[in-house]
Amino acid sequence: MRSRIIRTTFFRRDPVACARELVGTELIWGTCAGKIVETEAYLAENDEACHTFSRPTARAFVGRNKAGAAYIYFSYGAHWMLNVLVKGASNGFVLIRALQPLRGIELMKKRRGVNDDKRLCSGPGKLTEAFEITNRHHEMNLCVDPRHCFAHSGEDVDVVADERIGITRSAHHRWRFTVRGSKYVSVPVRSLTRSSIDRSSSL
DNA sequence: TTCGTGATAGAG
DNA sequence: TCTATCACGAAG
Repeated sequence: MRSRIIRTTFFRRDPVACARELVGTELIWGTCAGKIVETEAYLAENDEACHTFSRPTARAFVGRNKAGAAYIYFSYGAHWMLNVLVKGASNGFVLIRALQPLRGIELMKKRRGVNDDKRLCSGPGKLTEAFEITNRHHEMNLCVDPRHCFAHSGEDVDVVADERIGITRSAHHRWRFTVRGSKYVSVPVRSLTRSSIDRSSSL
């Protein structure tokens, strides 16, 4: 059987395209796995929300690592965030924001102290807790070890683009991608309100 | 809506 | 040393 593991070449493209296409694939981590239902793209250049904008360590990380490396950082004194390094025509990261749990669900419930499947991995800090992802995985190559990798699912998904959330700078880019209608996302996609129509049409 | 939490970076 | 700033989540 042909391996479903997503190889390095996948991450040698535009980070925004990568973020969109990672939606619907699987994240495999030890005995746990989940379908990626939400991602966000961050660009290493001209994107004030990206860590490379204000963190020398992030810029060094990009220079030092290959596409497909894990960029993991600690946020708000409580949560680990999982990103993948993308190095194509432009460099950047894809933040993994939410998963639909597929395997290892009992273990996830135990780690999270939560019973509702929909709340196990519905946020970037939640999924790292459910999968026990920490800084010990920082800089790990996610394209070689079948126990820590992304995998093609063969499933066709309907992807929606929307504005990134939880940031203040460069917030207008529609670089958040979700599975249309998924109940496993962190925050529901904004409905097309009057103000959002006005804003997108005035871009 | 508010608040805890700690790493990081830049200013003084 | 001090301070601001978070790509968050849970409780209220």
